[in-house]
Amino acid sequence: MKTINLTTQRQAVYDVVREAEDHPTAADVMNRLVERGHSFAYGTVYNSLRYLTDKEMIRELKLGETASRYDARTDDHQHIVCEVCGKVGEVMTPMPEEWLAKVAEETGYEVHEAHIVVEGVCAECRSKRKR
Amino acid sequence: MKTINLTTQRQAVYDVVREAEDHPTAADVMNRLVERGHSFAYGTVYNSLRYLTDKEMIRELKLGETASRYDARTDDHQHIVCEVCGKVGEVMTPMPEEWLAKVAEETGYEVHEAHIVVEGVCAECRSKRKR
DNA sequence: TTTCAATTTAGAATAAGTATAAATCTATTT
DNA sequence: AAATAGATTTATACTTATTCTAAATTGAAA
Ligand SMILES: [Mn+2]
Ligand SMILES: [Mn+2]
Ligand SMILES: [Zn+2]
Ligand SMILES: [Zn+2]
Repeated sequence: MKTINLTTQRQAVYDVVREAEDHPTAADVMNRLVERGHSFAYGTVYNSLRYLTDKEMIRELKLGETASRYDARTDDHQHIVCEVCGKVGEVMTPMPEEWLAKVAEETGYEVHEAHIVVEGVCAECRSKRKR
Repeated sequence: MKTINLTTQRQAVYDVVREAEDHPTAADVMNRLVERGHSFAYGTVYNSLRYLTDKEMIRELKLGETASRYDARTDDHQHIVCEVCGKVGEVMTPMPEEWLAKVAEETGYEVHEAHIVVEGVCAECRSKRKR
């Protein structure tokens, strides 16, 4: 079944994620909904995020922080997190297919996908650190 | 200060992690301690795991599940998780340096390290699936 | 309209982990 | 040996993120 039922609340949640520049958490989404004059139940926001994730309209990101983040970009890409300020950037450079092939060979697993979280220091934090 | 103070409880926690074959969670560690006749406070197990991690005697793994796992292998490697049975395998094939360099160039971040979680289906689950 | 399934709501429940303050252990000084 | 002081452990309370539950609401179809 690929029919998608976008209720008012699901559409509003989707809009927030789609218009975000920063991979918001569920709590971020909640706050932005309130800013836009909505007041949905907490559970509804979680349900909507899950629904949209299931329908592959958004992606859920586990970046090793306590809370999941959400991303309206569903094309294949990875993420990089600043160890200083926590900013999350996009990594579009594709993972070499050959690495995945080697991993499949090494482990005997049938490999489906890789989630990569790169850690480092962003340009701003680096220049602040300099002085 | 690199002095390491291994109390009874820290040593016992370390032993459990070192002798485990399966990247145990804190709860797993707790259970195995009880099996070995120990009965430490829950907080002590968490404190010990954190202490050992800080001293780099073990590593904490965030594999996108709800609970962290712990690994006595501290050499550079990655992990692969079976989507069916949840088994966690080691990935020793190193990520090409050149990929990390490209990511640094693309993002402007100073890249420190990459945490990779590969998802797929392990050999056993694949053969079970066949019939 | 009536009906029925899907959805939303408010709030309780759960899971993992952290914080706190008192008790205990351990090493050092007297 | 006794006293002191710092580190550690313990029991328990707390926090945070998320899921569950049961009742109320919505909205499409009959
Ligand atoms: Mn992204
Ligand atoms: Mn490992
Ligand atoms: Zn930064
Ligand atoms: Zn498996």
